[in-house]
Amino acid sequence: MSRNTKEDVVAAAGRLFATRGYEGTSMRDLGGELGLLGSSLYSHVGSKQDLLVEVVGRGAELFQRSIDQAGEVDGTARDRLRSMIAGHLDVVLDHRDEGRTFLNEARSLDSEHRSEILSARNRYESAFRTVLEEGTADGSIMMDTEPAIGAIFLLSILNAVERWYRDDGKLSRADLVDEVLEFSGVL
Amino acid sequence: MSRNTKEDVVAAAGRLFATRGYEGTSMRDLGGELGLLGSSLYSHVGSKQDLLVEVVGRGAELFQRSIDQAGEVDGTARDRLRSMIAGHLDVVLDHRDEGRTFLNEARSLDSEHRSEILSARNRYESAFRTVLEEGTADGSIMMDTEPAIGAIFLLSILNAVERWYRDDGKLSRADLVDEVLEFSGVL
DNA sequence: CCTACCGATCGGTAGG
DNA sequence: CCTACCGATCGGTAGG
Repeated sequence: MSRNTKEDVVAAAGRLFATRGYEGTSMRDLGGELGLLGSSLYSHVGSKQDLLVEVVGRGAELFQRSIDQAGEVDGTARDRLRSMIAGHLDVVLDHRDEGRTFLNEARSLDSEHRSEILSARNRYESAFRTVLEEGTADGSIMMDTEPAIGAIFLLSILNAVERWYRDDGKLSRADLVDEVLEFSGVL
Repeated sequence: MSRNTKEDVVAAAGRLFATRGYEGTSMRDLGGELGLLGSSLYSHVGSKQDLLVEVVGRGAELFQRSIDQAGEVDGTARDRLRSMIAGHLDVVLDHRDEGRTFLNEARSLDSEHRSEILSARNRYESAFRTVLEEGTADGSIMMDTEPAIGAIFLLSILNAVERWYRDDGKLSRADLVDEVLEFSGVL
């Protein structure tokens, strides 16, 4: 049993924030998770709010990186959309704690960070909207729904995946991507 | 300024639970919302948890009633699906507080009520799955996604509607129902 | 519905 | 990372 690092603290915070919520997690809970007292956490972090900022920020960064990578995919808009969907699923399934905290606990952020996160979410959504527009233009995507609504519907599906999908089930992630594309009329 | 009724208390609780979360709402907050002290609430309600049970229970009842009504619609499975979607949107948009609390705050329920609510949600989802199966059988619904996944995708979209849809926008509710049906390949 | 509380718990600090 | 705290706030009760 060596000492905990700040990494350990942030990871445990993500776990608790994701499962019990920010308000439902006390610093003593978090300390208990790491085998130390609540007050000992303050040698790693300035405040509980700082921890939330850190966890949500990591979520934001993961989504951002995912979409940046998808943007570099060459091919049709449909290829990029597929890559965006696969990337989103990977973030949400491989980084459940940060993803869930990013998606669900933003309301507990101070107003400054909260509006940053809302902007990040808007930019992310607009990237989906844009790729749907491009797909309509280059003929690679035939969606009967307009891009603004289609982007919202897609993200609604993708954000909820974490709640029901299990990697050890019958459906592989690659198949899940296809199911999403097929459902939304792209495939 | 007459006295508050229990109705007022439950309604205000729904408002606060939906916006700040159960853990983020104190009995003093709730009292303040009604112009009285936190301790005064205990003449209307036994505990804070009772209030959550009440609000979530109302959400459950609204969804249940909606799906029961849709089940009585005669016509094809597609007609019933349309009615289920429209009903869901009405619940989620006309009773935002109860709907959001039902969907988001179940984790704060004691385990007994929580498992009741999870069962109710499963039954609700299976009603969607069933209508998709019937629609495939009677030929009124052509969905390329299998019913189990289609039901999840549909509900993911419908549950998220409350987060972005405004009644005073360009899109009417009836059009929204069509958009959902079209997106999912039913129309 | 208020007054006047209760013990428990909260986020956080000082000092080591 | 612990000891030993701090003031504030929590859900809730007794009695009117």
